[in-house]
Amino acid sequence: MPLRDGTGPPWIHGKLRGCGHRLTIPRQSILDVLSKTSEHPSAEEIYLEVHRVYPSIGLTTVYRTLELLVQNGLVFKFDFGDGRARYELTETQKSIGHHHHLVCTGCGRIIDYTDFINDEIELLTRTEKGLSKKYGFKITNHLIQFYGLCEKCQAKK
Amino acid sequence: MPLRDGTGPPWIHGKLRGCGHRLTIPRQSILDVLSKTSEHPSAEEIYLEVHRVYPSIGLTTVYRTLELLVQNGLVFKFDFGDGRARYELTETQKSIGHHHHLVCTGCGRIIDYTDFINDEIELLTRTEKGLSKKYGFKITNHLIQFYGLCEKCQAKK
DNA sequence: ATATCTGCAAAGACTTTGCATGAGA
DNA sequence: TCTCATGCAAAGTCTTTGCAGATAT
Repeated sequence: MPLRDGTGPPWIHGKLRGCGHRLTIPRQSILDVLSKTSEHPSAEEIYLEVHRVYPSIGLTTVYRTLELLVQNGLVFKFDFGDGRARYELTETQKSIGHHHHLVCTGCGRIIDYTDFINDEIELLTRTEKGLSKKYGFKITNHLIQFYGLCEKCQAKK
Repeated sequence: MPLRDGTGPPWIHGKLRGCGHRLTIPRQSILDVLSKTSEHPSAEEIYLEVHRVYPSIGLTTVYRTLELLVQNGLVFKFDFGDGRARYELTETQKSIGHHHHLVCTGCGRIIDYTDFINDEIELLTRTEKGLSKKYGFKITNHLIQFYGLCEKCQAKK
């Protein structure tokens, strides 16, 4: 099987290899899909995309790879309330840095926003520090999501 | 079947009735369980608890009731990453008002914290306003969670 | 009285596991 | 070479649905 044309995310390679994991075609391919989308694909959506290029790659491998990537901090796993997990690279070329999600509870549309992020970061940093001290937690991550109805869904009602 | 001894959450009744829903024993019983716990029980945990008092109440009804309560804003539904939904009354006698969650990714322990809430609320209000204006969303809810390792799980490593 | 609610059983949806084969370093 | 990774099929878990009988108002 030929390697893809080098458009994948090279910064990943070392990260995986460094943890003693092999860099296989399925893994590269899955990372490739993730690095090229601005959506928040589910395991099955990733599978379908990967499958178009390498039909031999199975859904199981996608699940296993995503789990691996999450464990190694390369990918975030989200729950937007539609019954399936959704995934996103932790580092994206496009939106370098932090963003949070705005979820429409009507149609499931998800908007990444980076507005107000600076204020949020500032507060989060402070809160993390405080929580660490008070509860003895070593905080590794946080999640902020807003829920509501997008314009279209408001109109429908 | 006798009604429970009046220790349930009477403030709920009107809310449900007002929306045209009947106030049945299973519903009261489920609300009762929710109002008496400070945990974040899953559907099955609620079922087990309810089942001890009314063995005839089934798991299906618990799911259906929880869905109803979530739809009517009486209950929040959370995902803490352990593969099952967890539920919490929106109004609790004990912790009146807002709180967020601190989740241990090692053992799944969840801590409700109310520290720093004032700052958070202030920021959230501002952010909600801004997001509404920019994206046309009618924001109804938000979610903030911190993830990390609790002291015990840090020690294990 | 009657529209709503419930319980059971079965199905559905997403995800994980077992095991033999195949592939990276 | 030899451990790690993969694919398939099957199983596992949580949740939803269909339908006949029961219940609240």
